[in-house]
Amino acid sequence: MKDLDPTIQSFILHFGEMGSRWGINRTVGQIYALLYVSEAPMNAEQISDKLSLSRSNVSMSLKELQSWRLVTLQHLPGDRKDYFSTPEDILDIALTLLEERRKRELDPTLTLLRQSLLEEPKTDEQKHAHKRLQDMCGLMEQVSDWSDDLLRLSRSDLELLLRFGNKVPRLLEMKDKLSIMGKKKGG
Amino acid sequence: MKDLDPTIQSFILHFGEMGSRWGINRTVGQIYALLYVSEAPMNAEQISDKLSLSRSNVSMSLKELQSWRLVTLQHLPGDRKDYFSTPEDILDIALTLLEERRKRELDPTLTLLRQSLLEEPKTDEQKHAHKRLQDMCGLMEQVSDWSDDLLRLSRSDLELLLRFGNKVPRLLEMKDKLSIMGKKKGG
DNA sequence: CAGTTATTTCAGTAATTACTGAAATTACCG
DNA sequence: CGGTAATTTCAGTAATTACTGAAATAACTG
Repeated sequence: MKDLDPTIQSFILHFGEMGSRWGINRTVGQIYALLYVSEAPMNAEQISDKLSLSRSNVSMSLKELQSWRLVTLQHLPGDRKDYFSTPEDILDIALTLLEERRKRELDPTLTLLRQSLLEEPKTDEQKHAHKRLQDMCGLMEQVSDWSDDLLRLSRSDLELLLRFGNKVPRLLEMKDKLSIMGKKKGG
Repeated sequence: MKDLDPTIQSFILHFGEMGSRWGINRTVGQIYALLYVSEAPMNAEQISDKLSLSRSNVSMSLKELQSWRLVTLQHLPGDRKDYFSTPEDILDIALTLLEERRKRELDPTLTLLRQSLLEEPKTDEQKHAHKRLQDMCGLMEQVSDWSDDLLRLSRSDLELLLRFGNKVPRLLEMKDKLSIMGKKKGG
């Protein structure tokens, strides 16, 4: 890891270590962190140089980051190399992460649950399991719908919602008094 | 995997496969799935028998699930073995998951970011990185605060909030008209 | 279209993580 | 206490995942 400011270096190392908890590997995490703090876009050679990784490893990791839509590719005038950077806006990044994680961590299970629930439970064991799967499916659908809504929100609404924080419960209290929304289930 | 209903079996296998995406391993995922659909609590021997896992592997995996607070230990009258089950309420489970994931996936990074931000940026490179870390830290704090609030919500408010789903944006629109909350930043 | 530069693929290897059986420990019981 | 039943630990091994260098492919250039 060459010529890196100590603070930046520890940030990169941290992302590498956290990678496994976030479902990416060390290299992918480090590359992301490097691109995230870098002012200018970087090409694969620069990355493999800075982080002392093989060129091929960098290539594969960048592919992985692209599959997460966490980095963008661009070209610099008069240069044939691919240059990579991360989106500017941290909210964009967070939403992308939300969407991708839902796609990878929630959707496959939701699909399986829906399919399993088509089976008619016969024995007591099956009936109990069926109920449990229903519970899980119901909650996952609500979470999934919620994240859909979040992803559709305008930038300003999103910022508002985030800033609200702990005031959301109070908003809920208002609901009764105002009955702006009907009594139907959301979804 | 003995004597298991095909639907239950595919649910268990699915959880095993998803495990790696969720930050747990196959065995841990399978054990959780088995306990989740089982009506009665199970002891380690029963689990290792059902899933064809070594007794020691089951022991370690149950420890892992306990560290996530996703299973509860209990004793049956006249039986010295430990029996395990999952909480009944799927919302409880989801909140536990939220809390534990925040603890493991967010908190360590937040700590590092806060510490890094104490450093005074000197060079241009440092200044840019500093700003990026600030952005990330700010968003993570908001997300962290949000999840705090969620965890503190009463059961009924939580159910309401979940059911709301896509109506949250509409709630936000109300805000201006009603100006119940002041103009200060939340947090 | 031959030469050059950049990227990707992939087989082999390194590193890490998961799993097992045996031994140690703990907890209970008379 | 000594004996038994249960759980945990841990060293060794298996399985998986990550990484590398070499070769293949693709993309441009004159």
